[in-house]
Formats: sequence, C-alpha cells, structure tokens
Amino acid sequence: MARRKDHTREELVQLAIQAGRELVIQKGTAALTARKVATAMGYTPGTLYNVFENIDALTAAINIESMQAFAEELGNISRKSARTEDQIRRIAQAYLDFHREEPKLWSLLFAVPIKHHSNAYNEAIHSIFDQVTEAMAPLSGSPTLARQKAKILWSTLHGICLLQQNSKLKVRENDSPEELVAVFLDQFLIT
Amino acid sequence: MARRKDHTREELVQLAIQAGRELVIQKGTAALTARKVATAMGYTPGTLYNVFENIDALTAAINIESMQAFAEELGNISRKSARTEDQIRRIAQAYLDFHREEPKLWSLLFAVPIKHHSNAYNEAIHSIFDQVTEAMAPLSGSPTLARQKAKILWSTLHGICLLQQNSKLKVRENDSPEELVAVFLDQFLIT
DNA sequence: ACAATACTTGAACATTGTTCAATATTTATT
DNA sequence: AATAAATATTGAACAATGTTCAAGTATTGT
Repeated sequence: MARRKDHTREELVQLAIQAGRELVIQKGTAALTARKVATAMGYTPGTLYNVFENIDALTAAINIESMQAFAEELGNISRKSARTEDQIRRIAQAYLDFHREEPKLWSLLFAVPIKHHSNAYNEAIHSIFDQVTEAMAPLSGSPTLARQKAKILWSTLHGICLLQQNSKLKVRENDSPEELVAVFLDQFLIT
Repeated sequence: MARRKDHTREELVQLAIQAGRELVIQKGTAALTARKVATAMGYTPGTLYNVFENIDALTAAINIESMQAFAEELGNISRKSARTEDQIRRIAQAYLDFHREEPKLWSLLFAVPIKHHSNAYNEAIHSIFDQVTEAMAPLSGSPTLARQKAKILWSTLHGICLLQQNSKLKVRENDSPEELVAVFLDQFLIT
C-alpha cells in the first residue's frame, strides 16, 4: 500500500476535520479517537498521524473552524445593528445559540486546554475577541476597561453554558441560560 | 490473598480519596488512574473497584470533600462580616484563592460532567450555593432574583478561572482573575 | 477442625494514543 | 523501457487506560 494519491495532503486535512467534526456532533467528544476518525476517512490511523501530529492537533483544527464560523456570525451582527446595547445582546444570543445548536462542538472548544497556541488558533481567538471588545468600547471609559469587560462578558457566557451543560445550574430551581444572561446583561449594560 | 482486614471498608474509602487527592494535586487530573490510586493505597485495582463502582465515583468522592471544605470557608465568612458587599467580595476572593492554591483540585471539580448526582453530591453543592444565595439576598428584590444572581456570580467566577487556566485570557493583554473579578463586582454589587 | 464467608489478587479484555518497519505506488532518471 | 529514488500507506506493535472476575487466601462462625 502506498501513495494512492486519492487525495492531496490538504484534502486529507479537510477530510480528517470533517470526519472528526461529524463524529463529535453525532457521538460526542469522547468519540474523537484516532481510529474512528481514520475509519470515517477511509484510511488507517497511520495516515492520520502523517497529517496531524497528534489528536490534539486535530482537535485544534476542528476548533479553529468552529471559531471562524462564530467570528463570521459576529461580523454579521455588527453590520446589522448600530446601537451598542443591541449589539452586545445579539452577541450574547449568538453565543447561546451556538451552545444550544452544537453543544458537542461547543464542548470540544472548551474542554481541551491548549498548550501551544498555533498562529491560526490565536488568530481565530482574536477575530472573535476583538469584535466583542469593539462592541464593548462605547460602554467603557478606556480601551483597557473595554478589553476587561469583554473578557468578563465572555467568561460569564462561558460559565453559564458550562454549568448548564453539567447540570450544575439545576440548584433549587432550573434557570435557563437565556434567563440568567438577561439578568446579567440588564446590569452589565448600564453605563 | 484475601481479607487482610488491614482496613475497614470505610478506611479503604478514605485511603482511596486521600491517595487520589494527592495524585491530582501533585500530578494533575490525568494522573487519577485506577492503577496509580491503587498502588498509592498499597492495594490493587480490583480492591479499588470493590470500594468504588468506577473511577468517576472516586472523582465524585474527592470533589465532595473539596466542596465541603469550601463550604466551611464560606461559613466563616458569613460569621465574620455583616455588610453584604463585604460578604460577596470575600466569597469571590475565597473562590479565587481556592483556584490559585489548588488549581488541580479545582480542575477536577469542574472537568467532569456528573451524570448521576448522588445525594451527597447534591448536598455539597447546596451547602455552597445556599450560602451564596443568602449573601446575595439583600441586593436582590426577590428570592428568585437572589438565586439567579448567585448563579451568575458563580458562573462568572468559574468562567474567569477556567479561561485563565486555559490561557484563554491572555488576549491582547493578560488580565489577572483578581482584576477581572474586581471590575465585575464593582458593577454587580450596585443595588 | 471444618465449613462458610468475605476480601484480595492479578491476569485478561477491549480500547486508547502513538510509532515505525515494511510495503506498495508514483515519479524521476538513465 | 527499465530502473532507481522518493513518498504514501499500512497494520502490527507498545504502553497505558478502565473494568471484570475466576481463583485463591485469610478470617469468622460452627
């Protein structure tokens, strides 16, 4: 066996990402194993390791695509709405939507601690984060404060979704993420 | 080999929890394996499985102890400080302290999605959460709002620590959890 | 002393990430 | 066209994981 050249290297990369993504969506993050991905691609584990250094690198690649898609959605928001408060609320809603629609992909995005940020990874993060910071600017006295408030917003959204997913918000009563975010934003958006 | 009776069942439980806890503290959550725990206990994997149904059950047991310890700290806070704002700030600080002092135990606490909440697990959560809710009450118009704001506070603290730990707050500038929490609370504590 | 009971072991199974010598195919050279 | 070089692919192999359980051993009851 060798060099079937059915696919170029770049095609193999895409094939692996797509196969991995589908596995995660349908069977959860635990199903993202080298053999399962390789089988879904129509190859063997060796080939997968010829294309990605390890499973974490494949995870990162899938996550980068998720982030790029989300960054694009954020772009649409800033083009749609002029009012600052509107923008922030829409950003928050977009986050909640992503979490609700693709909970498994969302998990993959945050479950794995990234050791060596690749350039592509950093770029993807920044393309999201800069938009949130920009939206935050009119409500903040300084660029520093805008950046910090963007991080706070992000952390809160993240924390709410994570605790929700782990059934850790079903304390006393079950409050939905949407409700909690609404309560949070009502105070957070005061200038 | 059999029935050495060096330890009672309850002693074995404590032995496993202590061994597991030390492993996590010193080598991280990935070191919490059946064989490593068993070896550290001076037993074999089979014995560990005779005491805990599976590794997740041991994880839950370790986490329950962490939560109990934290709940106790919260108890001290409410006995110390009368002013509402003070109390919330101390609660937040206690959370940050726990995260800074025992980051690996903290990770274990949130890394694992709990499937079947045991009674003990729920009690531990409530003993923490009820105290936060109580502290939140004077700043909230209703019990419902107090509960929701407690969840928001909790989520934000959690999100900030998690993103910090995953190096996902080093965007543009590195903002410390303490700074971010301070900025958050300044607005969150307004009545 | 013997039987019953309970505890402990360690080998075994499936599955994981990962490596790499061997092999098969394509491309370059003669 | 034949041969050599380069490269892609495989699949077996390794160590480590969670988990199970028949077998064996120590304690307890009779």
